[in-house]
Amino acid sequence: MSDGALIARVVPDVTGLDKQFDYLVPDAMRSTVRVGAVVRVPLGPRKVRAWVVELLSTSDIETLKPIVSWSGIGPEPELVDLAGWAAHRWCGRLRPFLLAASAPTLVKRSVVAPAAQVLAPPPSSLLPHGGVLRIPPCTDPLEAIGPLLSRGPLLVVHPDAEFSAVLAARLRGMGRRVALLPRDWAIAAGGVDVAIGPRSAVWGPCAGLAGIVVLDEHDEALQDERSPTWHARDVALERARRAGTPCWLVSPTPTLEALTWAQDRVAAPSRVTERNGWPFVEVVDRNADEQPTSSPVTRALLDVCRDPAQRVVCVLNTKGRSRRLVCGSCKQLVVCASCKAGVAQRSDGTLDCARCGATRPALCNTCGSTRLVGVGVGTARFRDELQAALRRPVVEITGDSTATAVETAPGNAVFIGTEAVLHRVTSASTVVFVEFDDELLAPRFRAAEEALTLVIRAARLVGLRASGGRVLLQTHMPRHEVVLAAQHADPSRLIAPERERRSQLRLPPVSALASVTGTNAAEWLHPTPRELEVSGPSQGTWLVRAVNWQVLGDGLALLGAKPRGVRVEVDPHRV
DNA sequence: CGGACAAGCTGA
DNA sequence: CAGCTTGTCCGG
Repeated sequence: MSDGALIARVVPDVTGLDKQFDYLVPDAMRSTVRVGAVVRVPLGPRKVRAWVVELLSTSDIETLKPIVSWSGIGPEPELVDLAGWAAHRWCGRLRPFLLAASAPTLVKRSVVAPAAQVLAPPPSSLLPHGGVLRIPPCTDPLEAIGPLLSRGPLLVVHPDAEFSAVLAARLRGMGRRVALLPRDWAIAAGGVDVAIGPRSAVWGPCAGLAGIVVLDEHDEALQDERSPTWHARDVALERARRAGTPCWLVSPTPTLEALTWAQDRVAAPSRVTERNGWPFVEVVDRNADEQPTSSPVTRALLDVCRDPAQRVVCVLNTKGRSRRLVCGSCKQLVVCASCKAGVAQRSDGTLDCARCGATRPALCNTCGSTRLVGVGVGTARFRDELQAALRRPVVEITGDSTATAVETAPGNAVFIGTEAVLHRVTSASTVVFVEFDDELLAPRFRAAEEALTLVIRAARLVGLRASGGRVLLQTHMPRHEVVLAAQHADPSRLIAPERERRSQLRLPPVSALASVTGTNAAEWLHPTPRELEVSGPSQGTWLVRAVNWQVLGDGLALLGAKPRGVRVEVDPHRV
């Protein structure tokens, strides 16, 4: 090897190939082949795209092939490092992260946007070192982040791509230099006031980064559902930490993860301001029914639907109805004694908790009666029942209904559907959660947060209480903290009980969790490093727990490369 | 991943 | 034993 040879370690852009290769950097490419650069390299019989992840002056192998060509600029070296951190954190490969951090099409050089004439807003003293910003659901997010713009280039992440585009256009209208990611990757790399985009934008370039904002931090769309299941919030926090810039997490109902990170750096509106930023939430206490199994078509529901001035949307989750048991004597809902999730009755009569796995005899929690009644109806029966009681049309919107199904429906129609209906219908004055208990009792450990997220989605559809926005929650558990939080427009009511629940069950953010599935899962997990605690399998899934993410990542790394039949989901959504 | 090559199966 | 499928390994 000649003295002074430059060697590039690269990650090929090839699915399923989790290896790095060394190549010689031809002298003519020394100025362009930098860490992060996109190059073409010979790999076996073919030539493939690859990212340079490291530059070395020596390599063990004497027979290196040279890089074929430089293709374009890629992520900054700091983002290549961040990709390495994320691959470790979510037990995944480097490629998906490098892909997210790269331009959608080849970029030869960054574009410098012309300076804009803007009046800088007064510097904000709001959470100068970052933190959690709680804002009511019907508040304009730009109002919240506007004051932060004076600090310099901001990277803004929103769970929804379409909404990001709307925010980008509005910021442009306010005279800001804006890059909408991933489309304007080259412009963001050149320097703008705001680089904004969906989940993947957290990997986007932002020259002179002065802060990161994550909007709607509670939204599960911020987490990739495919493996590696990275979460934009956590990437934002780590990126900001490494860059030494503040990070703000904005949400009407910040997650426990966000609050745990922020500690005392939480800004919440006054009680009055927060209340005014919510619709009116009415709780329909179904314990007042004569019969525990009586129809979900309640008096209150009919009253709303019979008011011709109301544009009504009914949400009914058809799934999970077997998990709802009501005591035949005292009419109380039967729930898991240890974790308060809904329970299902097995054929042998015992009660199973799908969330924490506890099993117990079929007895009412409250009065000890053995007479338990399963309740719940599907959308079809509900539709028929509601239609029979109403003079106006009842239109069911299903997962595969098209947008025209909503548009062509009669103007006075009552819409019903699963939670997807909240995305399909564009305007409503009242949203009714017909079986809100289905949400509260869902066998997922984030069920409570997710139930409140649904109310927030509904809140944004119906609007402020001052303009007539209304949400109806039909429940057997009117004292449940989610119900109370919604009713009082005070999501903070959820925090203490939720933290207590997570703590008791040792679920995130109290611990770090991963699920492992696949035919070779058991083999891969054995022998288990002492810092990992493995439980299961339950329905073919092993749960791996550690005290924190660092320890979990290190522990999983000790198990070595994942063989074919092993799938790891770090911070799994369903547990 | 995709090609190379080896080992196993089939039909005449 | 050619011709084809299936599996495993390797690439710098």
